[in-house]
Formats: sequence, structure tokens, C-alpha cells
Amino acid sequence: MLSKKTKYGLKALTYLACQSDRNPVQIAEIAKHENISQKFLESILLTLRRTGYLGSKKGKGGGYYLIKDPAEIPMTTVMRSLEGPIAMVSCVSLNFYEKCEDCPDENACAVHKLMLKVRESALEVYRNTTLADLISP
Amino acid sequence: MLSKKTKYGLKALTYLACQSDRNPVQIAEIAKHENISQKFLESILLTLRRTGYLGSKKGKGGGYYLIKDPAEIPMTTVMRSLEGPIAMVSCVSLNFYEKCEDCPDENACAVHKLMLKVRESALEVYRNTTLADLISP
DNA sequence: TAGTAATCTATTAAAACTGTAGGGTAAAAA
DNA sequence: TTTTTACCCTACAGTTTTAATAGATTACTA
Repeated sequence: MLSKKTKYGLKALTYLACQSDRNPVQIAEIAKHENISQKFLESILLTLRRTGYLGSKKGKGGGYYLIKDPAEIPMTTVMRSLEGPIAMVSCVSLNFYEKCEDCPDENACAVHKLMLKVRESALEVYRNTTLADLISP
Repeated sequence: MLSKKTKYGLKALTYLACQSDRNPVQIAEIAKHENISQKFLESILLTLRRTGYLGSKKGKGGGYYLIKDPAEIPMTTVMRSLEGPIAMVSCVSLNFYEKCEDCPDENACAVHKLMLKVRESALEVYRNTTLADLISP
């Protein structure tokens, strides 16, 4: 299941990408428009800022805004920073690889073999989809 | 993340599929060979039996055995019965569809659009992979 | 410089989910 | 009738997820 963190994060990114300009948008506005708990959204926007997609401005007239072209934001990195590893088991993860303790031979492991395929297919989707693709009709 | 239930279930299925004959194999033997908690494995094998892949026999010489040809066991149904829906959000699920409460328009929803692609690609993998594919070298 | 509007940060509570362990029951074989 | 095995139910500890609370910090405005 997709976590609400990721779901909300994607919605927030889309909302910001749909703005006509790149002026700061308040958290409260995004939260209200997308039906999201404001405090929860705060922490999500924070991680998106740390990932490098968003800028923020404090004080009056402040808020969050995109600092990248939506076409330059691939879903691979968005998913990784919000949802975590794309692989369903760590032994097939590119960025978070870890050997399974209980598995003596990776190459003979059915789970490994299947999950490798699944990761590859998911990765292809994420690589070929940017934020711009998601907001276009 | 893939649940251990699914992971163990797949391992158990492969173990049974690798048997030279279709004689019953005790839970304890599978659990030991695959490093799985026996009690947990019990419940997993039960769901696999209810799904229609395994037969069981009680008493001495009893155990579990495959009742289907591994080539007739696609990963779609295995994953659905062990892991649950293949879709990451219910609004793109074929077998477990549910409308999102917070989302006024599915067709305009970025999450929906992205997750539809991901489900489609995962489904293609699961449809084209059977248990037989996983045990062949 | 004071006041206000907003982001930031940390803590923690509630809820849901996972995996484990224990007990007993039922059926089949010896 | 005894043994062996699958079956079934319940309770528990641990973790993760989700969200709320409370406050600190920053920056704009007057």
C-alpha cells in the first residue's frame, strides 16, 4: 500500500506545479485544497524541500514553491524520498541493498528472482514519468 | 515492502514444487529448510490451501503437497492471496476497487494516474510469471 | 522595535499492522 | 487406543504509520 505521506506529497507537488507563477503558497492553502491534515503536510513538505524540489519562505507572504521545472522531477527520486526504496525486498534494491539473512543463495531464490522483475518494471515507469506528465491532461 | 507472509509463502511453494514427487511434506520440514517460524508457516500454508494450490493430509505421513502444475500457478493469484491487492491505492485496483474519499475527481488525480501505470506494469510481470518460471534455473 | 504571520522542530499519542508464541482440537495412521 | 500430524483460536510484543500538540524560529510590516 502507498503511504499517505507519499500520496499527500504527490498531491502537494502537483498543486504547486499547477500554479501559474512560482510565488510561495501557504501550507494551509495546500492542506485545505487537498484535504490534508496541515501538521502532517508540514513534515512532508519539509522532506520535499530537503530533497531539493521545493523552496520555502518564512514570515508574511511566505510558503512553499517549486524550484525545479516539473519536467525535471522524475518519479524515481520523489518515490524514494517519500516512500523509501522502490524494491519490495532489500536484496534487489539498487540504492538500499542488503543481503537477506535467511537466504543462503540469492541466485537460487525465487523471491529474489520475482522481485527483481517487479522492481525493474516499476523503475521503468518511475523513470519515464515526471511531475509534468502527471499534471498534463 | 513485501511482507514476510508472502516471502515465506513463495519459498514454501517453491520448495514443494521442487519435490521430485507430490508426496506430502511436513510443515516442520519446510520451516526448517527455509528458516521460517513453524507456527507462522502453518497459517500461510493454510491460506495457500484455501486458495486452491495445496492439498493437505493429516496424521502420520501427512503434510502439504502441490495439487496444481507449477506452470498453472501464476503470480497474480499468489500475490493477491498472500500480499493482498496488487494496486498500491484502492482506486486503481481491479479486484478491490474503492473510491478515495478525499479525491473529488479520479481522472484529474496525479496519484491515480501514476499508480495506474505502476499497477499495470506489475500486473504484466505477475501475469507472465508462474511458479514454474521461478524454480527453473 | 514590536507585532504578526508563517515555517520549522521535537515530542508523543493513537491506531494499525506484523510477526511470534501458546494453547487446544480434529483427523488419520499405526 | 496411542501417536502423529494438520487445524484453529487467542493473546502478546514490537514496529510502523498517522496525526496531534506545543513551542521555537524566522522574516515581513508598521
